[in-house]
Amino acid sequence: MKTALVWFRRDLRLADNPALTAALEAYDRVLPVFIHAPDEEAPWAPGAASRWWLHGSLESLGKDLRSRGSGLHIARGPSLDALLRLLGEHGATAVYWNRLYEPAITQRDSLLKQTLTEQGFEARSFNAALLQEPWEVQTNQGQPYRVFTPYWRKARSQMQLRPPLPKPARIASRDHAAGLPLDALELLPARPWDQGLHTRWARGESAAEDAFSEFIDSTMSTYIDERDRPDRDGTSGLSPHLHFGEISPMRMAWEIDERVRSGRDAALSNGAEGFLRQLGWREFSQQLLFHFPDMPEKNLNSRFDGFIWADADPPALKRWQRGRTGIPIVDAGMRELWESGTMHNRVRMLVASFLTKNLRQHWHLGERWFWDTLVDADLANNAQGWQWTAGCGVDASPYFRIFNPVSQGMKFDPRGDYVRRWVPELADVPAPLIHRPWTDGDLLARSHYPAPIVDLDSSRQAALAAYKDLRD
DNA sequence: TTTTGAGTTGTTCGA
DNA sequence: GTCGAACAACTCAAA
Repeated sequence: MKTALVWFRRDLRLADNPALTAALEAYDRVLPVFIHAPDEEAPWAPGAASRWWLHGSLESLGKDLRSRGSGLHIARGPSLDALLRLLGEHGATAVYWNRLYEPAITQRDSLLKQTLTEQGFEARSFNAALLQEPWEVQTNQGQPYRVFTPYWRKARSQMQLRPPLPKPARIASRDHAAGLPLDALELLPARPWDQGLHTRWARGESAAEDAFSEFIDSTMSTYIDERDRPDRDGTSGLSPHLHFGEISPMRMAWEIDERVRSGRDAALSNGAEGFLRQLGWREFSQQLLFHFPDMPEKNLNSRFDGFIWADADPPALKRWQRGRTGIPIVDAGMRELWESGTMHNRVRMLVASFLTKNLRQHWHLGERWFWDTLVDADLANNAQGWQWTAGCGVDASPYFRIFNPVSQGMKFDPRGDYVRRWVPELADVPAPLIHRPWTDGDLLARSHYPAPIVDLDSSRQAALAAYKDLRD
């Protein structure tokens, strides 16, 4: 009897899982394993919201595996030690896994692969997380792309879709009972702050599949018009599912393509293209991080190394974090984040612009906060997004692009429904004033909502001046 | 090698 | 209210 370990990481699913399928084809029995080793991802060990999600996702995967005659063996790192121990204990001769692309992880994995191979084990890795891997999309000069549009043109033109691998019906397995109980990983918060997360999210593969069906069936045809509207359910809500690999992007692209072909509907097809483009951004960011591993820490555009940020302002930072800046749409977003572990994409840009440009606090501060509070926290997306907003990315927002949260609010949340939902103090404020309640002093006093932490006009001017200095 | 066209998401001002 | 221009200059990527 030949046995292989299948090492689950951020591919917490049974469908379209290349490592799992390959191991089942090549071996008589498999042992599904998860190894908890946050230290190995330092300094970007998963944040609190991300750990919360991981707990639910692992629970769900364990259940799905058990229903197929197997189970998930949970262990603690170091990863190599745990793998070697399990190989020995179960007389296994191989480890199969799906690749990740963050610098700390690729470094660990290649070392680990080398060691396993030297010791006579078979070590094989697969692509399960991306439509195309970071080295597969190159300029004609063989360089990585730094600008999204040409990247996407190239990626789109050479993209090969394939049908998703089916979920294995039965998984012939080694006994897995000796593993740790999931609770031993202590992924859940000590203080129960996670009620809002439970309300908003269902975790695990079948929840991901439900969310995807819902998107394809009812959201995709209006995606182009609605995805920018925080007051509507116009986005897919799939980012945390994608981050943890509860559903594969290849399967999504394949099924979307099938639906578009059968539909022959322009709105549907536009929505599909728009959504694929967002998947493209995800891959673009992964690719940037792979080729520029300093991206979470260092300005991609080194000229920004000389930029003068405002002095650190902990009270202002705190008010930003807790949604007490006095700018309604910024506070709505920050409270949505705190309570539900997510924030609408457009509002992410607004709060980031506000922190880095109006408050001129370093983008690292926002990056860290998002890292700890987002259930979809993803090293590549997060770093890329913050650098883009701050203007220090290579393909970045021009310095003079400073979002005005009032006009953005009126444009994308015209009735103020989004603000009212997350900032109950403003529930009774009529639409014309809801994005600038400070312009009516009596109303502001009655509402017990704070006055703005900065003047939007003058802070904008100051930011423009600071960026102009950098240029000169 | 040189040239050329283009670059996620905006705001303000003045006609 | 609507529209175009200015806000800058630079770098990327392909021809």
